[in-house]
Amino acid sequence: MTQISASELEVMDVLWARPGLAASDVHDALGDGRNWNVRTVKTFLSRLVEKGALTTVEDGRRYLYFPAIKEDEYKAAAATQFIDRVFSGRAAPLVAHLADSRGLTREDIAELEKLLGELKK
Amino acid sequence: MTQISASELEVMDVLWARPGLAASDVHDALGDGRNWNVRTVKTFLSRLVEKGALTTVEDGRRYLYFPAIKEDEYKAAAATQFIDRVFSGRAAPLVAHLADSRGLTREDIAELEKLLGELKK
DNA sequence: GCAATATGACCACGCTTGTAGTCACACACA
DNA sequence: TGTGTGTGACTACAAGCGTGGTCATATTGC
Repeated sequence: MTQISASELEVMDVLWARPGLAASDVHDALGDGRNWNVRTVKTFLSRLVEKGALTTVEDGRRYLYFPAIKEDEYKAAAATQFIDRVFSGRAAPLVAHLADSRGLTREDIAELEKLLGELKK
Repeated sequence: MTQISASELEVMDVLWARPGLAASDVHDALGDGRNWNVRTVKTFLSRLVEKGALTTVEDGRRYLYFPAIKEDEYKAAAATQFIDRVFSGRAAPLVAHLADSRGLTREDIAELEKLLGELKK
């Protein structure tokens, strides 16, 4: 599976949240902040279809786009890959770094503790 | 600061571990697995210098390469950026995903618990 | 019915990345 | 003293990415 770029991932996020949108809807949903031209969004959509990350269903003379890969699976794989690349596969140092750089809020810490509690079982 | 690519990061890792190597030493250190031509390694070194990630010290008619950015700082920033990109800035889901995909060993879990204990103070 | 508009298909273009090749020169060994 | 070898500087080149233009056509609003 070819890589999904950062921009393409933003498009995937929209469609994971609301599958079955048409190109212009995706464009609208991205709206604020991302000032992409509709055509730019369409390019991303086409490339994602080529890459097998989206499938299309014809709807008159336009397409509706649906994720072809599961969000959870993709993100789990991305996380593993990132950790392999940057932290030699060790997850703990990553969390330590996040803590350092204020990436972790008090709620995050609580959530992580709960998670770890469950994992131990 | 321009992005450091995955390949370039491998070169940085070598020099973070042993600063002050010459190009051919870096090539040797990468050795196994990475079957890069020396010239390829030199390209990465030059690009990293351009990008401000390495500095050089002349040593006769060759250069010795030194990291110009700190490993910890770079990796913390990379982690934050990755989480922003993929997990909308929330760290806890990342750890959950790692757990799912067996990215966490029993030792990782223990280490993380210790870490969280310290963080709470 | 015709003009503005939306849509997908295809094209463009500069930048980055992975992967080296070429060149000119300095040193080392025979 | 001549030849191979290592070095940095510069060059190459295809694929991927960000960004959007063009074109032909279908649709919709007047």
